[in-house]
Amino acid sequence: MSLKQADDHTQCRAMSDVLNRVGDKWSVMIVGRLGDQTLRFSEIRRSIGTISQRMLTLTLRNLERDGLVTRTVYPEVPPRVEYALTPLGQSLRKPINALWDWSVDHYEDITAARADYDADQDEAAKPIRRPYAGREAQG
Amino acid sequence: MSLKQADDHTQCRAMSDVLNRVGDKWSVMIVGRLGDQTLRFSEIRRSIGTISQRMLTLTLRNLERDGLVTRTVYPEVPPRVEYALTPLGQSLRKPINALWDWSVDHYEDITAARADYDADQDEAAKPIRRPYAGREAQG
DNA sequence: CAGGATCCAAATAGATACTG
DNA sequence: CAGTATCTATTTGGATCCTG
Repeated sequence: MSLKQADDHTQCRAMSDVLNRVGDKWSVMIVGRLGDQTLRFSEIRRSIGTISQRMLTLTLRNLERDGLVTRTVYPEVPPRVEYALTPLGQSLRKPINALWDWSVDHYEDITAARADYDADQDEAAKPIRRPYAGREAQG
Repeated sequence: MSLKQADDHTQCRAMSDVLNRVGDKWSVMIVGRLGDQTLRFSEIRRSIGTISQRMLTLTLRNLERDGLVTRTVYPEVPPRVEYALTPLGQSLRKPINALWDWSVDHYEDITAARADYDADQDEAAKPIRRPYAGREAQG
């Protein structure tokens, strides 16, 4: 049976499961970097710049486990390992790009909203400052 | 200047910032539950079922800060607080739904890939089992 | 009812050192 | 080069108790 006819609860499981992958810190970036090319471990690492080698390994393993990337080991010295998106990984690029576009289109709205919110918070957090300045000067 | 002409690095900041919100455990679920309705705190909580009141509060605060939901307090006893999506929050539903659809469409592929991967791992982790059974019986 | 405050457990991320 | 192993710091999530 297809999930499309499944109940809401089951669909939610699917969604949150996918979000666990897509929503982690590096997966989307790696999928974006791979695009339709094949890249080596160190190429991915350099193209991202700030990812630790441990996190890159973990993230690639998870993507591989979920069937989104292939990992090809060439038995050479020094070793060479190449990563590429599977067709399934490719198909994820479209909804990810939709989210990417939304981010770019609305990011300024978000930062503006945050600035407003934080300004209000700061205002509310201020010590009460009444227009009265005689008491302690006299005491 | 629009972010659309910004460099890749700046766009990445926007994207990962958005993913930090969208990718957390509850935000997408809340946005989905709100849809185009207005809901009270306890209604959201019940409709999700398993979220703790602390996480619901925190998530709603973050969504409010980012300008995605409005929070309306009615000065009554007992208190009533209503939440609804802003236009910005509404606009997020579309890319989120795209991702939702992808999840539903490909979730079985993912679970199958995981099963394969895990089976291979188990296989590799097994103690070596050669088709040879004479040595220790004779020694 | 809505949510603030606290404490605790678990997941996640980074730095570092080592290896085939 | 492409990892693995280990240790630690930070983040996150949940349980519980308390309040206007």
